[in-house]
Amino acid sequence: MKLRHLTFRLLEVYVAVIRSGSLSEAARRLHLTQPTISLQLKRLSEAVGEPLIEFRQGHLFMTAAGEALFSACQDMLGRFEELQEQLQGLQEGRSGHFSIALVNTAQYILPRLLGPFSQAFPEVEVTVEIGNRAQMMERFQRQQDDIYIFSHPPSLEHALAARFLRNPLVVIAPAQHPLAQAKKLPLSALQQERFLLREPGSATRMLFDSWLQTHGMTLQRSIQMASNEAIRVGVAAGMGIAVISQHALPAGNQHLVELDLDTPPSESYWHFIVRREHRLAYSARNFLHFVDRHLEEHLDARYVCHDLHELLNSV
Amino acid sequence: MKLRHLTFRLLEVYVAVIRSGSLSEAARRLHLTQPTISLQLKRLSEAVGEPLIEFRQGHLFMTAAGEALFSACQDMLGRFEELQEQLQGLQEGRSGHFSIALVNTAQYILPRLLGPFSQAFPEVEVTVEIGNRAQMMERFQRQQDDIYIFSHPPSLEHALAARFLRNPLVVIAPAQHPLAQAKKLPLSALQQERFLLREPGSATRMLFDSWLQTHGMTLQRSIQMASNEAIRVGVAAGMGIAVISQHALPAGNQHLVELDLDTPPSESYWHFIVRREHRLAYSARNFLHFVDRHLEEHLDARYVCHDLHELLNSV
DNA sequence: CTTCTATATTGATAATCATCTATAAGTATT
DNA sequence: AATACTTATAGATGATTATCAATATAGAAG
Repeated sequence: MKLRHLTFRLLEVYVAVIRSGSLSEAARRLHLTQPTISLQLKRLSEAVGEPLIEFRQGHLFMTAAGEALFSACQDMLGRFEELQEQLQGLQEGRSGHFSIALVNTAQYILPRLLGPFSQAFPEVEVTVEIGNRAQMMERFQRQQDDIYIFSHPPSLEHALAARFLRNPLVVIAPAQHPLAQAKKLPLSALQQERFLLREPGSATRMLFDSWLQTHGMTLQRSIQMASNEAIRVGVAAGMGIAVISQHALPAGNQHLVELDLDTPPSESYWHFIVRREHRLAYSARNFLHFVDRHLEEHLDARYVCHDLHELLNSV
Repeated sequence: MKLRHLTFRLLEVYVAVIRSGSLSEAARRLHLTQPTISLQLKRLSEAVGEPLIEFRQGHLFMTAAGEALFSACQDMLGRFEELQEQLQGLQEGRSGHFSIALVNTAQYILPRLLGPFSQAFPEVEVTVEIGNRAQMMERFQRQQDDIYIFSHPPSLEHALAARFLRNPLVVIAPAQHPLAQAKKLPLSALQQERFLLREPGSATRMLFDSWLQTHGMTLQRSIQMASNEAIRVGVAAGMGIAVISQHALPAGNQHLVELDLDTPPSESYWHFIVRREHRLAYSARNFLHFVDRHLEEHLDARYVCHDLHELLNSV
């Protein structure tokens, strides 16, 4: 038995013949002529090296070899269909895997999108990479992930970016802070405060620095901390005040207050970023589509932006 | 994904590539050139409609689609090998099915051959048809079975016959019969006995009748019974005497004696018979081979004939 | 015995394929 | 940069295939 030239088509023909119990009927079903079926069958039989069917009393019967083949055909074609199903799932993004890399602060947002997505598409596996901006930039350079989330997108030469959420910054202070209840504070009022800062290079820090600069201020005292958590806890404990993303601020924290400034820190936007040349995994694409459809549903509608459409069209 | 022209060969190539992790290496293993592999892979990828592999850091990786395909390939090729194994089993007669039809008396012999055969080839299914000569002749005419066992083979025009065992006939009487101990009895001494006979048409009856005829005898009294069992029991119970195949006579029956005649009934032979045109099932052929090899082992060596060889050569 | 229907065969054609050699182009290791 | 791998592409060839229309043949039904 030489498998070499056995084609799935041939097996399909055979199965059709057996199922319909007649060559002509099979021909009709497959939209072929009867001689074609006859020939195919002959070829198949030659490949197997045994007669497969025989006619007795005008009816078609399988030989033992024919039955073995038929059973094998069903199994193999069944597995083949399963494969097709699987591939289709991949192409429609219903299954598969993608990875998404985000800077620390974004981890307060992404789960609200990823959670519902995973429920809707349980077959999709997602790897989430989290780190500071420098680390994520490195991953971006190396093209290690399908999707990135930055608030300040890197050079758009090799990437496409789409805003999806405003990223308002707020100044937080401990609840007992003397200025806690003040209104329309001038920035200068904070000159003497001790600031808890994210590391240089982080988006929040970059925004903060430029905010200071536009107001011609320099800090007297500051402490650098690598995580929003640490800063939040630090502020609550009275170590100082800080500027952080509003999203990193859980609602109803009794130990913290937002200071009301006359010129609040300028805000930025969260972006989805994909590499231009890296063909987006179907599942990743599907995720972005999902996000585009359900942004308002899962995130604060006041801050939502709808730029994803364009990105999805050009990928 | 168009399955039409997907050939098993192509899947084999793909599996070889993945297993070896390199096109060139796969080419070497399959005794092909590298460009061939490259092209095949391209074709396969086109058929699937997705890239299957990609190279990163000089190493080959599968895409998600590639992995799905690979897994499917393994399954399908595995099933294919199983089929090949099955077909080979059929061709060697190690598996499959055949039917053997025999007249009643042969059922005392066949199990001794069929038992060991079934042990040696547990995968072979055998259907045993048993009936009187008329019934078996009808089956023979209709070509319903692979092998027949007759003591008088039917017309050899459409069949081949091979003797494999002598079929000696004996005259049995109840143990208390007045002639039980007599030596060299003339046939005429039995003239007045009541004979228990098999039905006309049965081989035993035919032999018996011709035996009588050659001695110019006619029976005074007889009773017809359709089975050897019934006759044996009948004789033991004193209903009369009978001529039966020695094989139908269990050794050491206290209630029966064999009469010692000066001219014993002529004996016949058991034959295997196969139809000339009907291609013998591999398993049936294998059975005959088995029998040919193990005749002495399982049957009384004194009665064995070795004609099977010729039959097997000409089928 | 004829008629129908089903299968087998023949002959032809265009497409596809497997496979080769030769060559280009891309990487990784000196 | 050079070398020694790799993979990719091009062009050629002979084999194989799928497919058809037309026709022959066999088996069943009337």
